[in-house]
Amino acid sequence: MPELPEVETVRQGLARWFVGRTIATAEVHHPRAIRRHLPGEGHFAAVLAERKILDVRRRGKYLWLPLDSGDAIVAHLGMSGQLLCQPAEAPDEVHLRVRLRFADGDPELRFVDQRTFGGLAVSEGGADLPAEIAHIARDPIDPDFSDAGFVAALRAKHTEVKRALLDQTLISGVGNIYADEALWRARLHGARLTDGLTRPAAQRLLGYVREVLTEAIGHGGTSFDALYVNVNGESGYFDRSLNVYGRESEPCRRCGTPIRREPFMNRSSYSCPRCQPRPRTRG
DNA sequence: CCTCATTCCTGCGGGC
DNA sequence: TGCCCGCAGGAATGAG
Repeated sequence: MPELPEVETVRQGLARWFVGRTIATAEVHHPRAIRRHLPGEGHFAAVLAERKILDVRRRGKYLWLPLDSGDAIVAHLGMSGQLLCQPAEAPDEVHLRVRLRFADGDPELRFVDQRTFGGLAVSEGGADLPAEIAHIARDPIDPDFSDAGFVAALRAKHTEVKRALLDQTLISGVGNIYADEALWRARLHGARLTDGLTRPAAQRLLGYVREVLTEAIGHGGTSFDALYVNVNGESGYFDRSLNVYGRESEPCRRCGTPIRREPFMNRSSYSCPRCQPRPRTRG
């Protein structure tokens, strides 16, 4: 499940293989993959032809590729999206959605996405920061992220702390896996209320979020199967370092208490019943 | 303005 | 053996 560390790993791979190269053609194999590009397939292909990729940038889980036209390709991997660096002779993947061929030949860039939650779009004039993702907050790895601003905004909200961590307009890049891991490190249950956190507690939590994301980047991200891979099709190995996510009934690595799984927003939350007691009031 | 439930999608695996 | 159903989940959307 691509969260910030996985997307950052992909960004680094894309930068290595595609910066400075000129797109020859763009092929759309599935319309849903560019549903956020409102002008449609023909326009998508037309504005990308003969454009040079200048950089690969990231905010949270979004990537964008500034072009020499001043536009940018915006990409989100969703649940199962992959951006792959492939030789032209490699057989098409079953879920190949978009292919970019380059003027200088191999390798080509393929967007492959089984569940089609992800997609690509061209942002007009979006090279600096696409307007489509301007509402996404900076992520905690961004040097311009404001710790004090985050702490204040978090405590100003009236919601559960895990919901807040998943709110990409408050802090970006955190998904279900890293939210659970950061809350475990902070010894906080995700149902704790944001306006009940002290300033130091909020700052500590942010520190753990940043810590777990940074460690995961160092491991090339997390993967449970072959669905998430870097541009070379390789899986990360941070999953070996997870302390709670996916570890229901296994012993907490701090206290040995079996990890519990609870329903949360049509998915699951994992936590230690002893290290992270449920708040007394409210769900 | 704010919070929160719903919806999109497909493959896998458990249960019967 | 094969079918059905639950589950995985990021973010846009609309309801309240």
